[in-house]
Amino acid sequence: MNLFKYFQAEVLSVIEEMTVAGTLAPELVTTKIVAEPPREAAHGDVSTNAALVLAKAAGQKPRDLAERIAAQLAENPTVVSVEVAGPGFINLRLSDDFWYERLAEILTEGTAYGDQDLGQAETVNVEYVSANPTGPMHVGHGRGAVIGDVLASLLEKVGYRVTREFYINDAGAQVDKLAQAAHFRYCEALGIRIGEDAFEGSYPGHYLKPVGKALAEKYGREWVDAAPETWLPVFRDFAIEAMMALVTEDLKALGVVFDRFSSERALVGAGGVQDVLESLESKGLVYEGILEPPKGMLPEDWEPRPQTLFRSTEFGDDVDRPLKKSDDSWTYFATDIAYHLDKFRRGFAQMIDVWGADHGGYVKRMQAAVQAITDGRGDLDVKVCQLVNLLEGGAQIKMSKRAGTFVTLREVVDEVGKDVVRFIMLTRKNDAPLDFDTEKVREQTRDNPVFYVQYAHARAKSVLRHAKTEFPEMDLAEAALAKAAFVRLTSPGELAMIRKMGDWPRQVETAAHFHEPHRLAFYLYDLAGEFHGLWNQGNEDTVLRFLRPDDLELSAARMGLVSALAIVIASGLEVFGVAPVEEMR
RNA sequence: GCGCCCUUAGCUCAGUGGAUUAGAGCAACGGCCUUCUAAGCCGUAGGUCCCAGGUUCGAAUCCUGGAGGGCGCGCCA
Repeated sequence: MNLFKYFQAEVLSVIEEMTVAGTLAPELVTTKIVAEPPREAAHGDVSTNAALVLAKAAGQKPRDLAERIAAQLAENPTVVSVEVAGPGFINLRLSDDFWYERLAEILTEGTAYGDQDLGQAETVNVEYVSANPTGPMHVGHGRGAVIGDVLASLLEKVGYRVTREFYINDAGAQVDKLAQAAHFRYCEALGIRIGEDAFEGSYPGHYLKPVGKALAEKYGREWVDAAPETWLPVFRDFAIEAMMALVTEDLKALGVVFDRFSSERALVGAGGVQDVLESLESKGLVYEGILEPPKGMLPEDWEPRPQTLFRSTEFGDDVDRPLKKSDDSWTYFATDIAYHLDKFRRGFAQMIDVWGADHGGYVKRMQAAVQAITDGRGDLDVKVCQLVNLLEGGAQIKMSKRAGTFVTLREVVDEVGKDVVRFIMLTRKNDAPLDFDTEKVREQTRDNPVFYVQYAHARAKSVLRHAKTEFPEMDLAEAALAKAAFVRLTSPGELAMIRKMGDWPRQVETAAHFHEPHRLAFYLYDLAGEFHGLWNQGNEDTVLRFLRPDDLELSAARMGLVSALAIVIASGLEVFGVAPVEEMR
């Protein structure tokens, strides 16, 4: 249960009762009333701002109103004390029994603890990575991949039906350049000398060499002297397929898999863009016009020219946006509108796109387009990911494609492991730059959050293994531990950790609501710290050790606590797609 | 020039649909190993929440203006 949501409901029902009884003005706005953990633990377990929110409209002094609400809340059997503090906060303290029940709840539910039904089986489409299929993934792609994948898992945890989708940008000029580069490598494989200069403005990476070789084996010299327009489609399709195989393999190594791949080329071929243009035209949102050049940075070859424009300014964008290039082909924007309409028609009113930082300026127009094509029924949230700075021992790794010092995602994953990459990618807000130090993530110190959280889980498992030898008669099954004598858990540290674990469902809800999985990384780090602290209290005072050879009942209760800790961490890591470890090596 | 994002302790960062005394780690300083793993733990010190106004009973959080940094700005995706 999300206990804060429960108490919010309790507060609202008290207010409802007071309204019915005529002791509170009717029709007050209660939407801003919250129940949350107070910043200071000394203030209690649950705090509500109800009196502060209502006071003015109710025509009462905040503290007076707080006293009246507090008196009602005190009736709740789980509430042991209520006090009005500060300007009119109501602070509740809950009974130890309530917290012991949370422990039993965790042990009973296992890693499903924290699951909720906010989504009520509504569908959500999460689109991420969506790169040009022109080469290997870099570390920045990895960040978007992890954020998208984990966001999808998080939404599933709170009851949404999620589709993980990859949009293949296989139309346009970039894949033609890819085909050109593949043709060079093909000629090269046939013994024709190609200078590296030939790849200028194209794809010089060596990863196309096997593609050229495969093409040479398949076609022999058939396409060497043929006109480009004859071999281009053949080489393009072949290279795209090879690159997508590369990309999906890189992503699989990172533990990222998709439910669906959508091809831009297929969408255009099926007339999807023409459809969406007609749809926008019928709404009067398309016109031929001339855009002003951007002020302060006139492109060199700027010349005013009439274009087919979408009235995105009607939906909050800054200028109207072109749908066609001068050669009459679609802009990327036009096909992307068609793609989002396709998603909407497939049943996704809620869409989330994960983009790189360089697409930040594109958000408004896409949201405008989604409003237009769905008549306001669709919703698009865009998570823009800032850059990843790859470091080694504090020094920036200089990367250059030309110099061949480019570090790929796959290299990093192979070097430090997918679990480490996944976790690190979640240790910053998506819109803040992220430092990824390949040396630091292998350190086994508190400085390294991956280690620190994993170590807490391993430590818990270690204690449970010791319990098995220390108390052969103890039933360590979670169902059995759920019935342990938790009343024996009385130290402040133990109770603090139970409270922290009790906050997990709320953390999950908040992270899901704001589409911010990084919040869970910080929570897990905090919880791990709480546990490491508790562990060490046993070093200073043997009475506080988890295992007390002379006290089976107390030891069993503490095994329940330790087991619950392992469950909550595992529950979080499960969302992250990171395997919890049994021991550190 | 315009748009979006960012600015919180010496450093790296949490926290912002307003609310009780602004948090964590690192670094600094002082403690803790015959032990369930000291790969760690405890404590001390450290802040004009970029600046200036405004809204409010109350602002790191909302609004306006400004400063500094990042990304982007018709026919790349």
